[in-house]
Amino acid sequence: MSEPSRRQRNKADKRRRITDAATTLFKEVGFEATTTASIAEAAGIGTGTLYLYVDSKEDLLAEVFRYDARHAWDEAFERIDPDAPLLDQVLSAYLHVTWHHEADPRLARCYFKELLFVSERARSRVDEFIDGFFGRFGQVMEEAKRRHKLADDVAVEPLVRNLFAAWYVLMQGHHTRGTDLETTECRLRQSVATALHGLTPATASTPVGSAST
Amino acid sequence: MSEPSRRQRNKADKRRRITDAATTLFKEVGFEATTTASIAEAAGIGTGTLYLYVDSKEDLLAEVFRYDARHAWDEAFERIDPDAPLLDQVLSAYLHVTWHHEADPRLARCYFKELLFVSERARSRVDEFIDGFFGRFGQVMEEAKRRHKLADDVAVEPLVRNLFAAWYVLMQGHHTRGTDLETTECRLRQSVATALHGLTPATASTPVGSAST
Amino acid sequence: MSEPSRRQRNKADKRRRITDAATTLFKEVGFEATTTASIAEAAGIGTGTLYLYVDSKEDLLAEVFRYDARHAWDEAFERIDPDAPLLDQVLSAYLHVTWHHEADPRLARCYFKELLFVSERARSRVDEFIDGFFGRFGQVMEEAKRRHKLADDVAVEPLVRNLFAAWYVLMQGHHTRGTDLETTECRLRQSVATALHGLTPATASTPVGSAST
Amino acid sequence: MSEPSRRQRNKADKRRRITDAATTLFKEVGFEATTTASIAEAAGIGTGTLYLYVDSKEDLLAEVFRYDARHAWDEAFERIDPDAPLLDQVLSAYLHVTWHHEADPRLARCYFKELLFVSERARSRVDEFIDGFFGRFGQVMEEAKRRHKLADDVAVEPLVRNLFAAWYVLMQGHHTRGTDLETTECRLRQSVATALHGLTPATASTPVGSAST
DNA sequence: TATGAATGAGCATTCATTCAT
DNA sequence: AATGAATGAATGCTCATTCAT
Repeated sequence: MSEPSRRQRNKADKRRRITDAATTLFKEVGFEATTTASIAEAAGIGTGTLYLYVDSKEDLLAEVFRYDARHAWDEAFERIDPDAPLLDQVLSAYLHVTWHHEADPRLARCYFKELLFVSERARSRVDEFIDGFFGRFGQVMEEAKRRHKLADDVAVEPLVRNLFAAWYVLMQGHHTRGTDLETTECRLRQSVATALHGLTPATASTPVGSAST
Repeated sequence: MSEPSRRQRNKADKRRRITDAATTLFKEVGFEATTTASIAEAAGIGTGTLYLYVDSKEDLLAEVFRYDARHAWDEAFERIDPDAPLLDQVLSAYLHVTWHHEADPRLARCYFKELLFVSERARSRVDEFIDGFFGRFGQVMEEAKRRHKLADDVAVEPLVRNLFAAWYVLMQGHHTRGTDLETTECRLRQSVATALHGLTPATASTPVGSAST
Repeated sequence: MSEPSRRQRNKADKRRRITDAATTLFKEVGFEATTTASIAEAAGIGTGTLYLYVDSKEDLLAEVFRYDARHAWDEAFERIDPDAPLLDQVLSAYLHVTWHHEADPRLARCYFKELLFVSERARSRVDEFIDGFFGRFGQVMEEAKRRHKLADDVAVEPLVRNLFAAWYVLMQGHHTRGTDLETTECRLRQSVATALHGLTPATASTPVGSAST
Repeated sequence: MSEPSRRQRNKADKRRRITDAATTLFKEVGFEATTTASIAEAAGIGTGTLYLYVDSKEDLLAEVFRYDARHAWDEAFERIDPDAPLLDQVLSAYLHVTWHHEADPRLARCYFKELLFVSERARSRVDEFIDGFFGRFGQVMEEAKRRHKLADDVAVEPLVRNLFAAWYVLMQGHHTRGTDLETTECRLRQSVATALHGLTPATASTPVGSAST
């Protein structure tokens, strides 16, 4: 009797199938153009059933973002060379994620446009994710202190926030205002270098401002 | 011939009346709830006439923002103590504008929500404004170098961008995610201090967290 | 150049065409099943244009009702034999309208189901209509007094209201609960006879209770 | 074996708990805003279980109405002074129920809005109730005849229906169109007086408009 | 310049009800 | 008896913008 088992599998997978369907559709036709009905259909469930698993369409975007971003950032942190200068470590991570989003600019644009304004519940999940991300970056910083690549008296948390803010605003400009990738990357390097300038005893393996605007 | 002159005055005022009407309505009922028809009515013109003066409703928001922000930033720069440490100068300016937006959080939220996605033309005006603002802040930095309050080898442009990004992301959190003002201010002080840490020769003349208006 | 003239004619007729379209569609597919879009299409206008002329779909029903009912009641009053006993006059009118609604029970059901709960504005129009109707019936009563077919000391207004209430509740039962027409008519005769019993000096041309339940 | 007994008690109470929960919720948040799920939860049962006891949400309203109305009418009939003039008797009863519904106008509005359109089964219960009510009023009339307060040749049934219709339409106007209570009561007195005018041998023992509770 | 009538796309979401367990 | 996960139908209305006058 494969029927019941299939149903159970269906149920077990439902969340996943919804997220998968949403991811695909958001990528293919964009967030706004995707109807909740089409997501439900693609996930093989009823339109109402969708709302047993998510609060709203925006919720779903947050969910999709979390999977997507978690993946990208996991990779980014894995690829950090533990012995490299802090500047390179930071740049490498941010550039990795920058390039990751480059693969689907439309989706990235949605993140920047919609994610700030989703429902409480969805937002808290995103915030949670960002907190985790801040924590991981904080560890990199602490490790850098241990390696004497970062001055001991530097406040890690604000530094992490500043780096993120610099990257975030650049990404926003890139994905919503069309700043080209080259300029964006260049500014990112400058920003990171400047943010770390004077905080890293053995200065910058990469010369500050070597790329021009 | 008083008729024509009155007409001309009307015409001359029209732009202003439109912007005023929009500002009032945006403040009172919010951006989304304000209809272009109501703006036109409040400005004493026909619904179609509005579009002889503005490109779109979002344009109008950009216009309103420019007036509003220009005013706030002018004040902010005027109030900068030319002899104060750089940290205090920067903080004083950002805090001033932060508090300015506090007077109308709903409108501020609109800025953060809509302004990134307005039409090309409107965006360029906003960008223009921000560029001007960056320039002014750059001057403050250069002056600080002259005063030996900022290391000579610091890249001014990225520094200005970093500071702005830090403030911007905090504002975004405050106005879209409801981070409370106290936390926001606290983080702003930390961010600015960290961003300037190691760049100001005679370090931290003012202890972090005690900057005054 | 027939184009402009056609447009003008279109504009002049617009209200009428909307009401006509709505009437037809309400009759054919029922009130609920009729979409505003289909009404607009049938009227040859855009969906939004509809709302330049009516407040809501329910409004439209009220409008349709007014045309419909006015017609029916005009006929009913015209057909009243000025020399007949009051009982016969009243019965004749109510029966006429009863039969009129019989031609489109579905629409009649809508009236009874929706009309009580439409928007303020629409309701006031219906109320206005009913007031006019009460007034006309009042005249019939006053005339009856003059003809000595109704006792002088009878309060006309309450009598009119009572007769209407009796008819209305019977109609409601007929159209919403499926009471059959025969029973409904029979009860109407009894009700009217009873309501007038004792008020009409030269008693009832039609014997009270001659029809059985 | 206290378990089974408790269960039985639970079961015995279930209907009651459902009706109670529904009554409370209908009163608190209104009929439409009340979800069947919330009723089930308030009654301490599963969402599906509800449908083991009722046919539909509207059914439930009919049930609630029956409890509510039965109570009100029982009181109304109890309070009828057996020796009072018929006019006073009738008025006293209708006024009592009018005031009863005044305690919860929202619920009353639901009755008038929804009750006519409930399912066959529920409707028949309501009809049954109304029939019983008609019967009781019929007895009052017959008794009045015996007391010589009502002419012998009056058809009781139509009279009862007329009085009910007059009251019902007034209630409908009060609860759905917002006719104020004062006007409503005034018209009720006039309507009843007029309906009984000429049917009560010793006419108008109580002047119209001065009937007491 | 000014008008304002006309346009029309566009879809999330609820919730009463069912039925497999 | 009891459950509660699943269903899916079903549409009015707004309002920024245009363009014929």
